[in-house]
Amino acid sequence: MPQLNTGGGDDLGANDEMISFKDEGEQDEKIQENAFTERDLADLKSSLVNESEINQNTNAAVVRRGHQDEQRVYAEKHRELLDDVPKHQDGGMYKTPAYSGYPFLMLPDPYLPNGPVSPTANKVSVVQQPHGVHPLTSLLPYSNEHFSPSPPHLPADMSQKTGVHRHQSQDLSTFYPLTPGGVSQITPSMSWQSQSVYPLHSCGFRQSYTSSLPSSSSYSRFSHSLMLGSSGMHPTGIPHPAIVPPSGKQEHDQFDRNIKPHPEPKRDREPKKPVIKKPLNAFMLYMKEMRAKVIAECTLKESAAINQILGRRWHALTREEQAKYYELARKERQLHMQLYPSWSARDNYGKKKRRKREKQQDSTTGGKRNAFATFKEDSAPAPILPMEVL
DNA sequence: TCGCCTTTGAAGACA
DNA sequence: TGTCTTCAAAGGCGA
Repeated sequence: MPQLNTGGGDDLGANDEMISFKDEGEQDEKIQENAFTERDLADLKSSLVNESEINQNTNAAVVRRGHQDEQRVYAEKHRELLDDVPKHQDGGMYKTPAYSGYPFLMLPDPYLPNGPVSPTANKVSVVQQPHGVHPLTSLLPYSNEHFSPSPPHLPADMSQKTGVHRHQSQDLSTFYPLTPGGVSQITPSMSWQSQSVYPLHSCGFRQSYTSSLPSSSSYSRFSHSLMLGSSGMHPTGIPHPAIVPPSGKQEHDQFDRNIKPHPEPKRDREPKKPVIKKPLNAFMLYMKEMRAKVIAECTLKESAAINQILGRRWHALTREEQAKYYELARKERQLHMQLYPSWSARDNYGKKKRRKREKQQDSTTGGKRNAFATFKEDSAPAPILPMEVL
């Protein structure tokens, strides 16, 4: 598991993100990626025998056309902001043109050596974006149309909020002293494999993307009700996507409802105590971003199968690509901690029905279901491990 | 209507 | 300290 060792003892940046990998050169990674590509092509050829190529291409084309206009509008509106977006140089799926239609509203990064380090700077990161965009989603190539407009109304001083502070959030600038050198240590495990319960074909590996295909799946975390409704309002008055109705499944936002209108659920009428969800980790952020692409490419809808594909792609990412999501996840946690200082992951324990223990034991040989166990089982090279920072 | 599936990572619980 | 468990997203599917 990627861990970050800040040496400072704080939790947020204490044990995540920083990864130690095999000392693989970029050249090796490129070769590996080329191998994936070649295998993709081979798999794709074979898979096309069984799958409806026409449907796949047609569906993808239809979806792309459906979002072209929207993306073009945002491209014009926020083109100047793109300069601040971290650009990937591998020429893969993260080429900037692929997300040219998305707004990037870079926030001051308190972690960067030259970034703002004052508490004020930290507060900036939680300010609601003009279009109701989650402050952190602005760092991701999420489509702005995912989110409903919402006036910025965050308190100027987050530290004044009530609640028990889990950590010294006032000095978050000291968290995650991630450096470019540290990021460079992050590398994917190229030999990651897993047996797929779901049939996986070429979609299981990375491919080049020429367009971003936002879908409703990307919006749910920022549901309309959360952005505008009182049920999704933090006691401080801060709307945050982590606050969701306790009904379980998150509701689609306004944008999504415009696509697939449906009547208001009955449960909306009954005000219930909102549930603060866990902040998304790096892989979850990656899934939210890439799910639509996988769905469009593979014409899959089952999340279980999609997640398998995304898991394989995740391991195929370069260290820089993964580092981007680790960074975003770190900021997600930081923001979450600032917004809900008294929240604990324990609060949501028991929200979901616990799986039967015997079932988990059957699914995993060692009983531990995580990346580290997977790596060990597969005799893979060094897994993602804590990386010393500075 | 609810839980399962499936993935990785973070965090809490426990021995 | 190490191991294990739970939850986070997502949508189809079965009970």
